Amino acid sequence: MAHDKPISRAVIKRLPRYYRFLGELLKSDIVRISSRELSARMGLTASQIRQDLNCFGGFGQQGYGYNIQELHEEIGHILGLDQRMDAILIGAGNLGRAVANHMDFDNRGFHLSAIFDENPQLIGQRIKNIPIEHTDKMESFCKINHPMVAILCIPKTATKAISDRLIALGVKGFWNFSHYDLLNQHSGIIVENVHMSDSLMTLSYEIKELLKEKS
Amino acid sequence: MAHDKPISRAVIKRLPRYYRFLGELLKSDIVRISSRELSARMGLTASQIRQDLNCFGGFGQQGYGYNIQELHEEIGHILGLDQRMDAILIGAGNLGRAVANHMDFDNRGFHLSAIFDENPQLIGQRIKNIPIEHTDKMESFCKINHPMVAILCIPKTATKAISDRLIALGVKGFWNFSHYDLLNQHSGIIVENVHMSDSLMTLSYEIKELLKEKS
DNA sequence: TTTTATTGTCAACACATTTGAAAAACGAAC
DNA sequence: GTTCGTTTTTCAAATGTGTTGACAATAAAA
Repeated sequence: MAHDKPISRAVIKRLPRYYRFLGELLKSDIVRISSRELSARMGLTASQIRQDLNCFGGFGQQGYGYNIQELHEEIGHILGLDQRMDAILIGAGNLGRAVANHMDFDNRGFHLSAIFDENPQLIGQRIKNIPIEHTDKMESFCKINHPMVAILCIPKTATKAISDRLIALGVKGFWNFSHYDLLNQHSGIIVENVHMSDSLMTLSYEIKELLKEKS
Repeated sequence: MAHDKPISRAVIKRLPRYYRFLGELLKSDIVRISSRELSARMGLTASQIRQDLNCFGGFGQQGYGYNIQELHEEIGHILGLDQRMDAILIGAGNLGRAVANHMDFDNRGFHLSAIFDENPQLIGQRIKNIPIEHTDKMESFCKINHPMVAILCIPKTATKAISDRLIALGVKGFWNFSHYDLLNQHSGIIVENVHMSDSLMTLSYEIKELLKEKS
């Protein structure tokens, strides 16, 4: 059932979206769904769905389709959402607070266990009942708790130094919202750069093109 | 100089990153850069950079490289960052406030001109000196100001209804942070879904894989 | 004028997506 | 209970797209 072929990055990037749609379907009373039906709802081709899901072994049944609950659980498992890795947040400004409050870490495979900031005024405040500590405390915290992931909501000038400290402390993954490009050049370190700005610029380009077409 | 070949989406997605790196280089005293040098800094191949930039015409010079300032400006222009399209924000909760405060709209081709929310307690408060108005006022505002883009930081249950209203009012682009998948099925409408959750799940998968390799 | 550096471009390659044919499972009819 | 047609997956092959490597052309430097 579990194939050993390396799964392409393109497929992995689509899995969360499948997971989301299947989660919605779970709330309805529909039990099964065909690739064709799902493709119509998601706006992609049925063959792509079939091929994607097949990378992980056949969850579907001919003449029946896919069982929604089973498929949802299986994708969740593939993504590792059923694990519970400790994550820490660095930077409790506007963005950090929004991320901490807005994201459902516990249903995404993570548990937010500490928050750090450099601003003395913020120390002691609580977000989601987690106290904000000074970044000086990062070392002592990590040596005891060994968080796997750090969420970086800090200015780009601070990013390099902070990430180096955290790598030395055994942090393996970064969810990076800062405008600094963390390259995953260190082997054994995973970086997911978010870069909302880039997404906004892409939108700018596309709207410009749209208006150009019309004229 | 301006080729008419359709530019692939993959190239467009890379442009903001080039723009960012070139912006950093501008601050140094370096005037020119070769594709090889830039590729080393950005962690990709030199030939990809040359091919990407060539889509828009030859900005480089053999034996010299690329002039950083010229290239930076040119990419900014291609992305449309020198335009100033009106954008409105819907939803002034945690996330909406963070987006409004954190993003540098004016250097990304947009101008944030109004903020709407349904929560009566927020009405009248100001973010970046823009007053929060009730969503009831969207219609009258749009009929006068014709904003081109809407930024959606609202619950997924509200997304469909709000976006339909805005499309009817002439909004052409959506920067969608809600967990609802806006498909750009309406022709003439551009949607950029952000989905931070998806990015977090991808990170979860990759860390899981990393840990698996080691064992 | 020669040498060196570096682009622009094209062809080969790798990767991703789509198509098509075959096999499997379901459900209805007998 | 068996058969048959339909649905739908699975697997393999073909197409399409994106990336990389090689090299001729060209500009700068010496």
